[in-house]
Amino acid sequence: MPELPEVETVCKGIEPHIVGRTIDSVKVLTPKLRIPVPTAIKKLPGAKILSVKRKAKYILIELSNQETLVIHLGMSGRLTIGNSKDINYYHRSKKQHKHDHLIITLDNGKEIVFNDTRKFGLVDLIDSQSQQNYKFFKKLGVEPLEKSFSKQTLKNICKSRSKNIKAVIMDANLLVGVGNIYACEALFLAGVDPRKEAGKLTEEEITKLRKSIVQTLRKAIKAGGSTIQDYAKADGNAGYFQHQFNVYDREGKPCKKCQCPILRFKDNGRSTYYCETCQD
DNA sequence: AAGTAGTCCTGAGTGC
DNA sequence: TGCACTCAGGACTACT
Repeated sequence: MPELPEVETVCKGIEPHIVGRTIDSVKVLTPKLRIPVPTAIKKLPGAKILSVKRKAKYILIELSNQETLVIHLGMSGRLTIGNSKDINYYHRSKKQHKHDHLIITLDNGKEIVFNDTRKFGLVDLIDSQSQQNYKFFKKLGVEPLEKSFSKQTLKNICKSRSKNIKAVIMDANLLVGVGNIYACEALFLAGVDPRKEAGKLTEEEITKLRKSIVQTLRKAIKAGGSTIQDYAKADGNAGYFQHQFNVYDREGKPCKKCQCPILRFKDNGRSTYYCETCQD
């Protein structure tokens, strides 16, 4: 389940393989994902890849034809680089190929493969110049890894909000990139109760939480992105951060700080894991 | 404006 | 072994 660190890792992972290359062919295997894959995508052969960037959890592949390919991995999406000369890649099992939705072949024979079991992902093509006006970018909140994510910014986000703090930091219209896993982890690290009303956080809690969000995300990026089961690094190898969670998916297991059992409750259909003793 | 519920999808896990 | 059911989850839309 890709969150910001995973998306960042994918971008960094594919960048050296694709920047500077020219698109040879585009194969759309599944025309209907979260939104229909634009038909104009078939006109991309001949375009050169200029850069790979991340915006929130979106992957932006900027092309020489003034267009940008936008990819969101949704819940279960992967973006892998396959090499037509690599026997192991071509001998992937049928099961592994089953949810390939888009294959972009480059002039060096490498393939960018978008695979997404649950089809929550998105592939779109937008005008590079008017990116800011793209419907999915208009309402995006603050980037947690940019300087603009100051203590004051988080304070403003929380100010007079009655929703619980976890729901607030997970709201992409307020703060981007923090999904369920890292929200749980960051709140644990900050010692803040996930159920607490956002508007009632103290100065100290805001300070700690801002720091722990940044720390949690940076640590995960450094580790190459975390994984439960859906995520694989851009080169197709499984990620390796999954066993380092303090609270996520650890219901009933002892808290790593105080040994009390980790608790779980459901909030808006999302599981929230926390330690009652360490987070109050 | 802010908050909440429903929706999309498929594989894994669980209970009988 | 197999069937039926529940769950996971980002982020949208539609509703209160």
